[in-house]
Amino acid sequence: MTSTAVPPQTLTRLPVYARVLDDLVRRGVVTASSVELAAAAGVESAQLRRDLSHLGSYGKRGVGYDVAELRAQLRGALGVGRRRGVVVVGVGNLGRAVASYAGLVPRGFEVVALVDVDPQVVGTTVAGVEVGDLADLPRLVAEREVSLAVLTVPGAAAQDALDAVAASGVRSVLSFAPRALTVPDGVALRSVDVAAELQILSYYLPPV
Amino acid sequence: MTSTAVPPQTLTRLPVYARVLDDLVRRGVVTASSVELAAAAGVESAQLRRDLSHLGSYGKRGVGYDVAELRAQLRGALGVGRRRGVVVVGVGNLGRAVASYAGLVPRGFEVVALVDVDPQVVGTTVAGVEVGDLADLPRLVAEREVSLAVLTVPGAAAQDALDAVAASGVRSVLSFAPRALTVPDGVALRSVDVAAELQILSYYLPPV
DNA sequence: GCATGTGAAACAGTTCACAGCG
DNA sequence: CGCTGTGAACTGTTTCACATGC
Repeated sequence: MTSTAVPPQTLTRLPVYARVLDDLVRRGVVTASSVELAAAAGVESAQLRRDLSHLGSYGKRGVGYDVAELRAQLRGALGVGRRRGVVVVGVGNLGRAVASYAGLVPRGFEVVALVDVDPQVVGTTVAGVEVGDLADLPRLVAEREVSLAVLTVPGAAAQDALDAVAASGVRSVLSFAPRALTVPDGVALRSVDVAAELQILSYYLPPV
Repeated sequence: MTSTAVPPQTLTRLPVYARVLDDLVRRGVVTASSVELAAAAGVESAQLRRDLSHLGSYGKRGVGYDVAELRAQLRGALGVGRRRGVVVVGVGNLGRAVASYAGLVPRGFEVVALVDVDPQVVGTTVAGVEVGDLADLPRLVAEREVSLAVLTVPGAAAQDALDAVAASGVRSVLSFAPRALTVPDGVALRSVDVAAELQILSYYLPPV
């Protein structure tokens, strides 16, 4: 299949494959079969082949995949290589941790703006970036070419924060707030809820 | 249906429903229909009814669900109410943020132990808890009745950390490390990868 | 009368297994 | 000959639509 839309569940696995290929490149591996790639990624080989087929990707029959070429295709699909400006909204403990997270830079993400509403926090510098006021978001987004937002605000502030980033032109948002959010038109939202993850794990723990 | 195993995808929505019911209780609402609950949770009403049916949950036909009763059932399934001790493995920025995260306590999670390998960090106090050495994990887990672990270690250390927490008796683990991990027998693992989430969002951004 | 709970239908995702190509 | 790419079978999930019972 050629590159029509990638199914959602496949999409969540592409970054995993990309990471595996980064490793292989680092180790000088030139070619890898679907069985080898799948083992490193923790999935079935048939699933990996099916996933890659959605990208219109080409391996060589009898040989496997060219590591460098496949890596390039995945990076292309995920927009790695293009610089992606990120704004962190909400500079509490979690916001600081995200702003300081070293794992973003190698994947092309750069935290170029931080905003908060607390006057005690606005004006301070975190991870080399001065914290701006939430009201300045539209200007910061435009000036610094922000394309993604990370919401690390309290739950009660999350909907307003989402509306604000959407209004300022950001179309991709990752929220850490424990809230169901109404998503403005044209915005892609993903949510991570740490307490919810722990509750899901709790389900498997012995009761009482 | 009565309480057989809850399907995985249903399970991920139960904490959302639990949150919605918390809100309704706070606002003094006594009864709610599947349409109302589903709207607040951001899902379809049929899906919510199907999900709840897996719990063997009982609403009243023609009326809806008793908010307090349904909340109690969900809390029971997710183990809320039972105190859950959590150990945070890796006391960097993210580990500190998790340890200080106020959203855990209302859901019954208590960070009772922190461990790291860095001698500069071991012995310091974070969020009111003294940081222990990774080598002390088995003792800390036993003494403080830890049932869940959160891994906030660098990717390269994640597999060792997972093996260590599993060996110390923890059976439920939430990892923030950007790595595919081999899961020891009997352990439930969930993973959150912030950079991967941003990459998934990047897929939807305009290219080049 | 009205909203639940659930068969049945529709849809989506995964795995099997092999034809076909390098 | 070995491995990809993919039809076909299968498994799981969501949605429909309505009989049932409060």
